Amino acid sequence: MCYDVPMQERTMGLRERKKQRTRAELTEAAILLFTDRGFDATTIEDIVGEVEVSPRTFFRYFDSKEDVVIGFFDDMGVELRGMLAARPQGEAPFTAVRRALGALIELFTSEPERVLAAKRLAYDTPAIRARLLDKHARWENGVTEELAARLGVDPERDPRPRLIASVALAAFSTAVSRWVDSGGREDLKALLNQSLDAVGTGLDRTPPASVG
Amino acid sequence: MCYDVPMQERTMGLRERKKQRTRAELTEAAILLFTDRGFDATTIEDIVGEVEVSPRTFFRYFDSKEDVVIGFFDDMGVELRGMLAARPQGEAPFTAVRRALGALIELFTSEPERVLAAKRLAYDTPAIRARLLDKHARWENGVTEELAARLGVDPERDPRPRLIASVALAAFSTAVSRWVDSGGREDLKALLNQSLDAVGTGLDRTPPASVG
DNA sequence: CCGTAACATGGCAGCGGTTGACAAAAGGCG
DNA sequence: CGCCTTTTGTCAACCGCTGCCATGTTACGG
Repeated sequence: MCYDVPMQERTMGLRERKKQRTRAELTEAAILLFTDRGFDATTIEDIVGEVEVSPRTFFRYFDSKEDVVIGFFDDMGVELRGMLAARPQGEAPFTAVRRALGALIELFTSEPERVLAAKRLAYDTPAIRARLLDKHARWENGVTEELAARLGVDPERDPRPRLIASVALAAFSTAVSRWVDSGGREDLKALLNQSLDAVGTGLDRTPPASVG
Repeated sequence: MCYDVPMQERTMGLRERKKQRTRAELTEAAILLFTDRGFDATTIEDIVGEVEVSPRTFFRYFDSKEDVVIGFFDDMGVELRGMLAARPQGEAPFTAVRRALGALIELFTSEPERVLAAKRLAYDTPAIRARLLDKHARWENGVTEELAARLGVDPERDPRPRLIASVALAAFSTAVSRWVDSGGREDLKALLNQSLDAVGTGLDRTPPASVG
């Protein structure tokens, strides 16, 4: 985690500004090196060499080498859950999740470069992929709990919350995959709607999707 | 990986037998220690100490510390894909996957202790959980490709194969989670059917599942 | 302006996982 | 028994990561 909330106060002291700068420089250098010569082939020394900072300092900013890449996705889980909690009570659960996913879409598309770089790294780096999947699983747990609360059931005994959560996120995942494959050119929101529609109406009844 | 297919020939020489024995002893010792004192608190030296083997040898049998736990799940991916390929062409895709998942069920329930131990370790060990999720993702890719072939479409352009795969596996996952939570006592096949039914017919229409 | 407290950094030493290289032992076989 | 192949042990090294302590830098009250 390395909780370093930027403290959006004005008059943010020199100290704070310096820290943010270092962190930004480290991330940039790291991602550059990673995408250039590969994650595994890049050592911590390589990274800190670019920023002229000690290796020890690197680990004061990031819990691990992977964190540089995936730290970006940290807040999204709470964001998603928050959005879900904000949906009106009467809404059908799957629909509520669908609406909540809109928030994630916005976060993804607000910094496409960042997301695309991370996903691309995930593609051929097991360590990154694993971390991302784990994050994804956490989101699912959050959504599951929220849905359980909303339905007033125990998520350990009633399968529906987890089921809805995992299916909705699977649809999300699928949409994002396709978005990444398109290099970020296609409309993520449209892709997501397409996936969710297919899932929401029963899979063997999925109409031939118009894709081409 | 560390492909060590046991070579089911009879007259398997002493050499081969010894290897299998060492491997078995290592896995047993490792899992015991892991579940006892925790994965991170267990060092490679601890493990090899029990079996009286050098640390170097450990890494000749397993690619990593995690592999001792998850190596067991290695073949399941190909198994699943094979089962799917064997389904008749006319079958609706989601239904075909459902049938194929039966094979996994059998593997899971054939050695429940092993699976339960692995899942329990995954629960509180990020490293293991990550590896398992990655394996799961690979299964999904396999199913996706197979479905795409079966539908005669390009999985990069048509979302349906991936969607069906991820949703079906999400249902599988949910069922397994519940099975693990029950300590392996509930009927995994029934749980799976329940999940798949709910998913196959559209989620907001899911009837209040009878659980209690 | 200064002194001090609070905090950020650097350096170091160390642990543990992982790998390569080479030499020693042990099984397979004539 | 000897030779060949495979497996094992030893050793050295790299790298990610952490704790500890010293040093430097910023914040702040007098």
